Amino acid sequence: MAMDDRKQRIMMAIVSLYSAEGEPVGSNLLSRHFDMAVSSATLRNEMAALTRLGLLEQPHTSAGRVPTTKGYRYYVDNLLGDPTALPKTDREALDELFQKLDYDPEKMAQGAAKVLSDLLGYAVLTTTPRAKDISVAHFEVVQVGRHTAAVLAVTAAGGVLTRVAKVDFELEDSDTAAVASALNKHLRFVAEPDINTTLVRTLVDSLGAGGSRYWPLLSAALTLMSQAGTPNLYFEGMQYLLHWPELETNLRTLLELTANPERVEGMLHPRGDQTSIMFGDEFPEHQIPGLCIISRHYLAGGGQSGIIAVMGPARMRYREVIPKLEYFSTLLGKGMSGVGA
Amino acid sequence: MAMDDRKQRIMMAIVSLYSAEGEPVGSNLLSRHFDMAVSSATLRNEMAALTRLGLLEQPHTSAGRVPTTKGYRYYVDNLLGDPTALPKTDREALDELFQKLDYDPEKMAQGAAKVLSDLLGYAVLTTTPRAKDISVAHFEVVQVGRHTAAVLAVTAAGGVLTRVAKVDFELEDSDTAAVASALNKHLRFVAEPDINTTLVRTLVDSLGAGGSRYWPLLSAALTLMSQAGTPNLYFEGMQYLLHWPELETNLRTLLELTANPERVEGMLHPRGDQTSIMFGDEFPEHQIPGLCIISRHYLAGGGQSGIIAVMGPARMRYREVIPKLEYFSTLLGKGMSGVGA
DNA sequence: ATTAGCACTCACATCAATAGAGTGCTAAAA
DNA sequence: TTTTAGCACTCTATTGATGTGAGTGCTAAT
Repeated sequence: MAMDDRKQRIMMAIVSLYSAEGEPVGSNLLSRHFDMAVSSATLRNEMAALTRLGLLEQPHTSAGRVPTTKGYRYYVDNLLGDPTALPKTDREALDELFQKLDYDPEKMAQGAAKVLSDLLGYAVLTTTPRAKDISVAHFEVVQVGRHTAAVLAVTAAGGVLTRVAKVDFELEDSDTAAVASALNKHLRFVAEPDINTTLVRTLVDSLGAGGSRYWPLLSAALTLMSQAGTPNLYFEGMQYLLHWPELETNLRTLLELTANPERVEGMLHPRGDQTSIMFGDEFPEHQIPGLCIISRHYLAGGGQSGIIAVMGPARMRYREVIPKLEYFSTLLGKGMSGVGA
Repeated sequence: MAMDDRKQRIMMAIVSLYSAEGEPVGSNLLSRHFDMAVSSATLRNEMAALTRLGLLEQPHTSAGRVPTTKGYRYYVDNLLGDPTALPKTDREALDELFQKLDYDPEKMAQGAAKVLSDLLGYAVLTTTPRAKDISVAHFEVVQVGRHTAAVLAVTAAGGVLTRVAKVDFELEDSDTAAVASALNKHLRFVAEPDINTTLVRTLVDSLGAGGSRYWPLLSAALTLMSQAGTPNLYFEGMQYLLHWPELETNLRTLLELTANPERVEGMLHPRGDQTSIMFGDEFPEHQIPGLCIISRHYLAGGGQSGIIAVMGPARMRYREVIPKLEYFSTLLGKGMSGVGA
């Protein structure tokens, strides 16, 4: 039994109606609200066939049909078609929202998540662009207090990470200068996995006899390097997930995910330049039925890339969300490349 | 009708039982679970009196009693007594948790919120210490890309704020040095309200004829100054608020509060060195019945102070939360003073 | 291949009856 | 005067019976 043209049209109609109403779609509603040129009895037969195919299911015997995850999967893979180009007015609106964001990659990523989530009415997740191999392009050491100094790392993407450390003696300008120069000499453009005890020893030794006094500052620099290789994750607009009753049951799981953003990141695997659509029960762990995550990479120049993702119910406004997400991801990419250029 | 000793004991027992069980307390349960040396009939009379006083209420006629907000208010103001000193083991546990936090004030504040919320099982909110009058102690300008530079502001509390800005020409070392020195000359220790057009003009002019070329960097510095005067707010452990059914109704409001943290800050007015306890329907706006917010200032040296607050149900484990909150706030204060010292 | 018709299933709302928890009041006891 | 036993009363929550309606699958006619 194949998916002939009519079955496809019916499938689309059911997804669309269920998205709009949020209630199981029966054969009558379907034939009324949607001119199928066939009777409700025929629709019933077709719907029974789609149920046998595993694309639809019934909450209970006397209820209408609801798309299964497999049904949504079929819908987004085969029926959704290519995303339409965004109309000029929408592009301009997004451009304007984007203009207001900060230049700094961290703040830009967070601001983008907030802005996009408010625009779409779904939760949005972003990560800052990182590359595992090249991380810190430049170090700087700035005295903050008598015994404390901030170590700054400028990432290849143009972001600035800071960490404050405290030493046991009174700092002078020559100290910070020495540390900064040592850091830039030995750790600039060093990939994180290449850090080993030999390198660290060389670093400490290069500061002369009293080199170990500076250890807190050096250690801060090493921490920053690992931070520079680990993307930060921002999650905004969670309150929008409350709108949908089908997510309410798993709200707790969702909130706990927010608290451990690393886990969320592990669940997202968009490939290359593609927009990936995943459903909540397609994940090996943390199955959250009814959830849909649309994610993609944005390219931030210098081979670095970050993730931007929309989280909402499976019955999402795909036709609106996907083009906007894609356009926004190009904006983000451009914005961040511009900073590092 | 005054609050004699027995009424007070009954009030305490009811708050305690209701906290533990989460269900209205009846006269039988009360006399059984709590040796009152009086019969349930006497308790009924007393409970009726407490109801007339507005300290208790009944969800419905045939239910037990539940403390009203006024009742909780009376409890925390008159019956809770001074917080007991924290046992040594608890202090050490908190010390250890605190040790692991970052030195940077922003990260310390956020980490403290997370750690404390996981410890207590309630949501925790922190702000970074700020003072309106003195804000930025030192500026630094670091080149990030060919056309971009990061402006750093070291706050009086020892925090580091950064902002990246882009100019129209290729930057050289002399540029960043000139801008940094101008910023430090004119904006160091300037209070935010004292910034006016005259000051800004002086700043631009001090950079010579082409001073306006640097405007994006100067503007970034001004933005940082306002940022340095505005505390950042961190809100962690929201998932814990789901445990309590009485908050579930207002979950939406709560989540929206998180999205606009400024509002939350407006709701907190702890005075001086006191621990303030406020209930959800004591706020003029955003009434959230059943909510309790325990907040206090922590003093971070240099006259700067931040807020740390615990949010949970009105039936909170006050005797545990308050000492831990207070101890943690002294830790935070010390930790942040140490940085700036 | 399609469709009208129909018996069937099942969730949901309504209603009545019941049990149980807790109260307030009265009158007796301390 | 204060406390307490006793009791009628109120109201919620639960249970079970009943009816309604939406939606289905199947059969037979088109």
